[in-house]
Amino acid sequence: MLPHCACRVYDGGVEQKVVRKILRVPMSSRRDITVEQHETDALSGSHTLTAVEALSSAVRKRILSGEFRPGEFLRDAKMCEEHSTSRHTFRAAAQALVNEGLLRQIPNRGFVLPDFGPDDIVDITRMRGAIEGEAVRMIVFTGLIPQQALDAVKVMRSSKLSSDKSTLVAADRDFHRSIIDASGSVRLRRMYATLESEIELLLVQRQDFYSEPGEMAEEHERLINSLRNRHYEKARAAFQEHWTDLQTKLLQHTP
Amino acid sequence: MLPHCACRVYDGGVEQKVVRKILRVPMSSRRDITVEQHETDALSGSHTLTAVEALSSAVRKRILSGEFRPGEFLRDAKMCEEHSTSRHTFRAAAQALVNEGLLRQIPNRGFVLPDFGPDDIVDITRMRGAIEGEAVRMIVFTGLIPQQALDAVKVMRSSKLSSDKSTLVAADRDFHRSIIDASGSVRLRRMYATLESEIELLLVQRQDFYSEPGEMAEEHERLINSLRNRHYEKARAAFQEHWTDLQTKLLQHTP
DNA sequence: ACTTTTATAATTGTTGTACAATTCCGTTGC
DNA sequence: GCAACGGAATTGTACAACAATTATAAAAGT
Repeated sequence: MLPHCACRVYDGGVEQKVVRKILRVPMSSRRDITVEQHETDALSGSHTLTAVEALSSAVRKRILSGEFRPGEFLRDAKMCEEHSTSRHTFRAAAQALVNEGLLRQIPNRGFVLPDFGPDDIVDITRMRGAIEGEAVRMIVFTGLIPQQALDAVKVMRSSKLSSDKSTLVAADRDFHRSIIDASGSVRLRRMYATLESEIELLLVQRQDFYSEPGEMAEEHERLINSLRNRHYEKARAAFQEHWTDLQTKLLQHTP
Repeated sequence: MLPHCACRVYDGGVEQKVVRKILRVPMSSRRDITVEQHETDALSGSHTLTAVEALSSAVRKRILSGEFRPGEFLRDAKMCEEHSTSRHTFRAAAQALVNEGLLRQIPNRGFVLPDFGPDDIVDITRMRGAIEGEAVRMIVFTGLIPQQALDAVKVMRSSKLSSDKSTLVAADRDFHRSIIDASGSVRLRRMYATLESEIELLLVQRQDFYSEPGEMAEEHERLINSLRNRHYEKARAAFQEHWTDLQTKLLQHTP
């Protein structure tokens, strides 16, 4: 094991007095500021990374890269060594991923990669309908189409068939995430985040198939148009079809 | 600090060989059985309690009893002493409660009771509409009204005004929880669980007001009837009114 | 040969302790 | 009054140890 300080993850830890200077804020009121600040960015996450947060991000990446097979256990001895952290930190990080749906915890057996069955695919799609459907309702109500969604479609449209698949994956993710963000609901966003993770893991486990760029762009343009028309039932139906399409594809790819 | 063994929470830990005998299962296939079993009851929670689970339950109770004020910090030194556990265990338990919405974690400041503002009340209500609305859709579709919901209404109906308030609170909770359960979606249930916690905490923080039993029974009977008619839009509207009523009451009680 | 028992090893869950980093809080100085 | 300083309190992390459970493999029984 490395010496004490080499393991530390803290890097940009700003000292208190410096912060005080930067913010130009009197001593007395500083406490309230930090509280408020942290309460707001509890989800936007702009504070200096905790070791647990850094680790859970790292493990999340490994999981979503498809490094582990469904049903595989994440042995904490191995994990701790690979990320050079303590077991407690790993367990905290893993627990966070459990709440995200990327891991399951089995008492006395450890953390294991979920093995999604057809039921899960249906369940996730249904859940997505409830969550994203609410966001769609809000957008239809306000009439404000998020710029990021339009940008994502542009990316799809300008992508060649030969272009990197990850670009398309990211565009699709950005599109739907912007729909959720537009709802302005922190809880909607939080809940969708877990769904998004699960869906991404599903795609990875199921060989990450994706439609051809042109088709994909067309499909999402249709969704945008359904939002523009500001008719909730129709918009909802359009999105529903989109979700169900994915569900069908996923179910067909079931081993 | 108490001696080692006095702190242990393990109590009903069944020995492996005994289990094997009870289940009458050959050695070779046992592994698969436990895995499946745990995968299914990951949410129903029928395994022997972990120290972390026991602790988080205990702390959840304390929080929902209104013992702590909004904005109050749960100092881990105090908590560990009061529950005679290690700091690691407390932190794991607290993190679980963070994911449930009953606590917030502020880096380097600890775990704090959330202080819900009007925005949160609106957000929670909206979220509830999305989640419970989906369950309502499913019930309308299948036409199966959960027995527990009917039982809960009976309890409300037979309650006197003088009866214990907690009975009514429980009945209301059971009613809505059974609606969710009837959807048969594990994810819907998991997400509703956090909402339920937040709502319960809100009610506690806002003095736990509740309607008069008769009125409450009537209101829920109306909901049941809307489900019986099997018209989604109307049922959804009925439930929406119910949720909005609560929202209004909560907003009025804002300090 | 197949299952059951037994013993042993590997892994998880929990605790205690130590320490670095950060935040809190009272004091001093201006 | 407000800013800067310094010690005390608190959190975050690491390391080590051990109890409890599970996994694995060898021995025994049928």
